[in-house]
Amino acid sequence: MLDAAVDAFAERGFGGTSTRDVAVRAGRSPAAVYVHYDSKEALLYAISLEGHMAALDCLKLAYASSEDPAARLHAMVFAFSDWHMENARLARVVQYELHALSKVHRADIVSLRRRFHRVMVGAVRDGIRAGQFQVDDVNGTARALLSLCIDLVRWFDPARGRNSRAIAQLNADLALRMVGDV
Amino acid sequence: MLDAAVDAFAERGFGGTSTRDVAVRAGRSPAAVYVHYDSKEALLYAISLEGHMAALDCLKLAYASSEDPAARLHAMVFAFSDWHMENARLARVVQYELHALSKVHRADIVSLRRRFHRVMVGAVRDGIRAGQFQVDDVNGTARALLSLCIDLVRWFDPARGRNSRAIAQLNADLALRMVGDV
DNA sequence: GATAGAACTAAGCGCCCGCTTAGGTCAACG
DNA sequence: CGTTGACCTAAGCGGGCGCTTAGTTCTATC
Repeated sequence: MLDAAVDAFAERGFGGTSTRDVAVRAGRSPAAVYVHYDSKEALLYAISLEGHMAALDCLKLAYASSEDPAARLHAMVFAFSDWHMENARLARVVQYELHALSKVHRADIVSLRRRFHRVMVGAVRDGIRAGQFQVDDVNGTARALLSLCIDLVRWFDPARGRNSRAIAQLNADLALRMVGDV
Repeated sequence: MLDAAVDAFAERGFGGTSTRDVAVRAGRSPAAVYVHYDSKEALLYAISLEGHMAALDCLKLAYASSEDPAARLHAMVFAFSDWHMENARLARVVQYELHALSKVHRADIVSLRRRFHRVMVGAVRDGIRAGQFQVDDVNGTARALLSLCIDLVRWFDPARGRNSRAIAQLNADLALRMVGDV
């Protein structure tokens, strides 16, 4: 059911998807959606929450993968880029359908999203402290690094068979340049 | 009418907007939409076409603003970033609602979008030829430079009063680092 | 003042929307 | 074997959807 909804929301957007679409994709009757979720919006929230947790785990894992600031940042941008391509449909829902959540649910998710930023800011500061990075605007640079990864969901299509490893590698290399790695 | 539709589509997405929403925002009756446009999708196409032309003009103008490759790239990323913030609602429709267009209309727009990429690739090649930039993957780097600007529409909110000049300036500075400007 | 044409609306058609209700099916358990 | 409870569906309610039609209002031109 969740999988079916992810596919539908990613393809047509939340507003453009009917609960009947989701049910058909899941091979169930229209009413089956409401056995598991109180509303269409609750279904989106469940997807968004799961997706954000998975993406955050991915980023934190990469942060912990190395002690060297440059290797660490490289790993983070590589992993986060890769995640957005390997989970393209889920990632698209996560990144594009925030506005469709209720106020309460959106506030929950937004507070989760601040953690992405904080982790990335931490990685940049590590490099500055070690004298390896040269960055004036830490917050802005962290935002730009995340942008580089997140924007992949706008155009990357797994079906087109592009080399996702090469793209993630390029993004990671560019990231090191962006922080003035020496 | 176009303005009203831009606002509505940017706020709720194409699928989540009804033609009645648009009409109310324009201060007209629901039928008035169909006096000017054949269908809801035709309305989106008109917006998308106008938006893409404006954005492309902005990028080309910046390209022509200087002969020096570094100054040129800096101007392009600054202008393109600035455009996405100054025209945040239009830009959001331009970047996020491609999938809602009919096949024929989408093909039109996609061919327009390839020009963005070509202009950016040209700017990067200029710098390589002049010995100022050090870039391995020209296409990938051009894509990343555009990503940096385009992803602004995902989170930038004019109402929040952030300093759009400073953000555009940062993006432009980061762009020069990304191409290994020496 | 008469006329043409563009801009607009009131009303509504047929369809699909989110969601509810009442009831059916079936494995697990005493 | 009877009961429970989780899972599911057929049917449908009230309402909003994209879009059409028939007719009105306004403005420019002679």
